[in-house]
Amino acid sequence: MTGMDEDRQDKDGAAFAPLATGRLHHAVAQRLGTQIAGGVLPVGHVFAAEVDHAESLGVSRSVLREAFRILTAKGLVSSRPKAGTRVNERRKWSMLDPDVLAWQIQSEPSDAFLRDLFELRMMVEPQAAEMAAQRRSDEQLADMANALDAMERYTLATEKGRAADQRFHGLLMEAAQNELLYGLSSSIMSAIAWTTAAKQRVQEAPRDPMPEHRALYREIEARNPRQAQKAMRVLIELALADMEVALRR
Amino acid sequence: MTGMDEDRQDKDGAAFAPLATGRLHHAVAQRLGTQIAGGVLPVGHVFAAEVDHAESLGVSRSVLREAFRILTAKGLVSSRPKAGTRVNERRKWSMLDPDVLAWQIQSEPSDAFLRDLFELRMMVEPQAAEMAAQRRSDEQLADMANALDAMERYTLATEKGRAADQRFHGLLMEAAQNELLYGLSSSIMSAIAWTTAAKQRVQEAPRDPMPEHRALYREIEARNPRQAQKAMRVLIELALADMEVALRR
DNA sequence: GTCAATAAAATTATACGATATATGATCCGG
DNA sequence: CCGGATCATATATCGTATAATTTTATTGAC
Repeated sequence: MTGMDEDRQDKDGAAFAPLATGRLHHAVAQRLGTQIAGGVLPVGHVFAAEVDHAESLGVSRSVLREAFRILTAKGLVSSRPKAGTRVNERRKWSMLDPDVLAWQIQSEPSDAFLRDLFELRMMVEPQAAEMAAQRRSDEQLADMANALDAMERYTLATEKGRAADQRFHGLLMEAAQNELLYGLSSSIMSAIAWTTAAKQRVQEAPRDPMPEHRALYREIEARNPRQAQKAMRVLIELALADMEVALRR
Repeated sequence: MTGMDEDRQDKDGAAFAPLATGRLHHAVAQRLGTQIAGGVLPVGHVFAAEVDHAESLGVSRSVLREAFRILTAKGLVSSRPKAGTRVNERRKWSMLDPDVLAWQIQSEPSDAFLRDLFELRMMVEPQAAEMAAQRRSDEQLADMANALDAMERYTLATEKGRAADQRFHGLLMEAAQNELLYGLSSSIMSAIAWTTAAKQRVQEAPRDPMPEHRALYREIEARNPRQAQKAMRVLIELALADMEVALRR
């Protein structure tokens, strides 16, 4: 590369996170996206002109522009000649995009956001469990059992345990046989994964999540839609309670 | 611009849609996104190297790259040095992204997709109506009434009428007081708008959609959650029936 | 012959500079 | 005070050069 100093820093000399790994445009998009979703860059904020902004970030204009395209694709910003690039109103944000969800959760999510999130889960996932109980294949059931075993063996304190938890929920959504539902739920789950890790760090003795998971599994195994729905409802309520303890401790 | 022929065409001389209006990177993203969502470019497809691909599209490499960043942000493709840019498996697509939804609907949507879509609507929107009936403000109610009046006055055969229909549903979701729900429903509605226009073109005497809309409105006005939920259910069922008639005529 | 380390090649990733285009702002005449 | 022409400015697009990364091929040792 031509004239790029290895530790990117702005004109004032304030160095920022390395952005070392991965693609630069992705890192910049993530950086700006987090600031937008977290309210550091408020709605209506107009960014500096691309040339200046790129220089202050220590990246090329191409990289900044590609980052803006990513944010535009997620509805966070919009650009127009002469007017510049500005942060869109929340109404235009792709709220269900996995990144937009994750960026919001990372930055001290508001009570309203968490309320909305769990309200949506409560609207969708019990019905999804109902459908999974009706439509699941034996193979999916076996995979779910394996995921639960792994989850119990490694616990949510480990990365592998949390991965197993997500795999279980993913399999459940897959069993519901609805691609859109799967997309919705995987967005939500990947966002929630952030908080699950946080819960483990904060709580000294986190509640054992296995009972409600096993209960849900049994109803799906028994092809009992009504009870599967109720079991999922219980599971989400417990997850919400855990999160409230973890966040407002 | 330096050396750009006005009618973009590939090396074989096969001219394609002007892409005249709007931003070029957006047009290219839309073009490729439609082809991906429509299955013309199948999962696993590897695009030509950027330099060649850009030339064959008649755009600069920057434009093509920015288009790829948009598609990447929506999960449709992923790029790696040496390996190239390829179409992701459907599991990775952001199925609830408004564009991804619209691109799928534009290209002869599969029965499975429409089934999934209306199944999701049926899962979410009745509950949303229930919440709207509980939480709506008088002002929102008045706006909804205005939207319905406009919808009746202009009918769904006109652009203004369809806009009023979308406004009504948007207001309803807004009244439900859940930003995530609003995002979900506006994605779905904007995608469905495409088919609403198509229905009007195809059916010589489309069914009058006002009765079920008025019925839904009355229940929200009366703050009757249970009945609002049922009314929404009826509305969606009718919309589904209309669509089936329009598509499989 | 197999496998691991190494070298090579191809493609994206990044940087930089120049020009075109669109749009908001300004100025001016009525 | 308003409408239209003009201007200024930021994005949009183009083009080229170089760096970094990853796959693939090659080589060498055992």
